[in-house]
Amino acid sequence: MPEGHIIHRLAAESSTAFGGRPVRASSPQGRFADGAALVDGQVLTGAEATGKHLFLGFEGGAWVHIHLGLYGGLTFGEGAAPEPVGLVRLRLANGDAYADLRGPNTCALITGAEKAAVAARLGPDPLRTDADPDAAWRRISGSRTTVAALLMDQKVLAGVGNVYRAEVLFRHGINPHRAGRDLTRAEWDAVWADLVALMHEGVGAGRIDTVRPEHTPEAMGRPPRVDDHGGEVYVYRRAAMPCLICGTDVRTEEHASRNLFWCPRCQQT
DNA sequence: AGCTCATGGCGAG
DNA sequence: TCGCCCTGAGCTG
Repeated sequence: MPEGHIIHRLAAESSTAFGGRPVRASSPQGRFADGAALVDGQVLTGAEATGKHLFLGFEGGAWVHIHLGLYGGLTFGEGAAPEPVGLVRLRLANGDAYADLRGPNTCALITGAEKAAVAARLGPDPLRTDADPDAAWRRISGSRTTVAALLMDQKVLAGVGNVYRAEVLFRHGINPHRAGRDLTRAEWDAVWADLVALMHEGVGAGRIDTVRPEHTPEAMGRPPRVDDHGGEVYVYRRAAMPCLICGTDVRTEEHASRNLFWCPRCQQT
């Protein structure tokens, strides 16, 4: 259940656990048996994230391209690897640590050129220092598509998912149904800067927290609450619950087959 | 045991 | 826009 912050975290964890040493690769489930066999025993030279794509590099020049999709997961453990639980597409292990990949959208062996092609069709990633926010602005300004859809489009912006979309629009008082062409340059600059900050915090915390200190239930004199997805947020999955700032019921609707959340009062325009 | 849902993305039409 | 792919958790009965 990952947005870009989790993928960047997994890249760092992969480097720490396996980088610079030979690693055993296997596919307990069997669906990646051929690919695992090709890199089995090779040195893992590095791990990289671009948007929601994870790339594991091996000494022979091959890359394992991983995309977790909606419910994939990559989990780490210490010591010798136990019997696999559930459907493990790929297991990495070196005796000191192991990692299990389950339910990915993509797990494939690719070349360096193919890796570059994947990155080339993505928009700028707020978590990468080489990101160019102007590239996103060129696709947003003048577009008749809604801001909600544009922020989720990985060709426009890489790594932002349904939670960051809902939260960043709330934090800037932007109605998700506005067209991209109605966004001002100043609004976009502020949204981008906020995504950079929020997503970096997300990498550190391993969860998405977007509520400013002055709006926490404690600060607002309201009863404490727990969001059921592991982070403190304003509107994501808070349909029909009171907005943390104005008390109006948070609204939800299906938008391009994803759940959209917003406050109709705080995000009027 | 059998739903339903999820922080994604692709290709067909 | 729709259907489909991937898996597990959290219900319901």
